[in-house]
Amino acid sequence: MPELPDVEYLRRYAHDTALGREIDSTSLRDERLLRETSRQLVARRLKGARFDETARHGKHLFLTLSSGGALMLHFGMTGTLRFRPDANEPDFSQLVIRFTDGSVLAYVNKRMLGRIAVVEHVDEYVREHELGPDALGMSRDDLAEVVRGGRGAIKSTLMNQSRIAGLGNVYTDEILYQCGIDPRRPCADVTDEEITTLREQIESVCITAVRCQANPQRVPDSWLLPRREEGASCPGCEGEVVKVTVSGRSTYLCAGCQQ
DNA sequence: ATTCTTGTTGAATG
DNA sequence: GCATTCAACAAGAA
Repeated sequence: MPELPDVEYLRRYAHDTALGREIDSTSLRDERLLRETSRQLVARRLKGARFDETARHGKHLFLTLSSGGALMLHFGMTGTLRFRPDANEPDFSQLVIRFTDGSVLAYVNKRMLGRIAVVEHVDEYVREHELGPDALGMSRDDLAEVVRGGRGAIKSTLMNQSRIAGLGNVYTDEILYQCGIDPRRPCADVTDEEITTLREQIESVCITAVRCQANPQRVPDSWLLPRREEGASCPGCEGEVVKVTVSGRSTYLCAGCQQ
């Protein structure tokens, strides 16, 4: 689930809970989550440091270290963070960060799809991993460049992290639903007016979702998000939600509302 | 038991 | 050479 709104929520969560505490020790359950960092480096770089800032780019979260560099967390499909004032470690904790005051921040992930790394510079990481501009805060011209540069379906282009970072399967469907655009339409068919609407809805959907704590149950009634199943009633008309496949991903839409 | 899945990657394809 | 699509990945849920 962790797309831009989820990760932004986790960023604020980490900001409000974990900043300023001295790190006593860490334990990493499974090295498969590491790519460019060794187990030893994680332990060595975190011990004795404090997290002093948080940053997010797309679906990547960065907790910057007072000693330099940052801890990068990517949540895959099932990852999340849990802060515990006591030392209780949640199930499926893949990385446990113990602070000297007895509290704990845990990176929890049931599956092994996810990434943990220690990075030297956030912008360097973003460049090396070819992440496009963050979906929040793009100008209309930036977005027009993305859409005009896309060859396939509009949904595929919006989900391409190297063009625009942060949108995943669920929120891309929501944004296109709010725009009245069929996700299967080729980028070339998207009009200038629709690009303007698209930019507004990317902002609006993401900001609203963060405000709802990225919780599907708190989202506005006018959203498709809680009705991602075949035959569900469309919140905007009398029609039914249908499921199709767009570049291999399950896609939900209302054919009546989306042209 | 089998199929499905919210993300990314590298190979295959156009 | 480039952009796009697909299978693979992991493992729980339906």
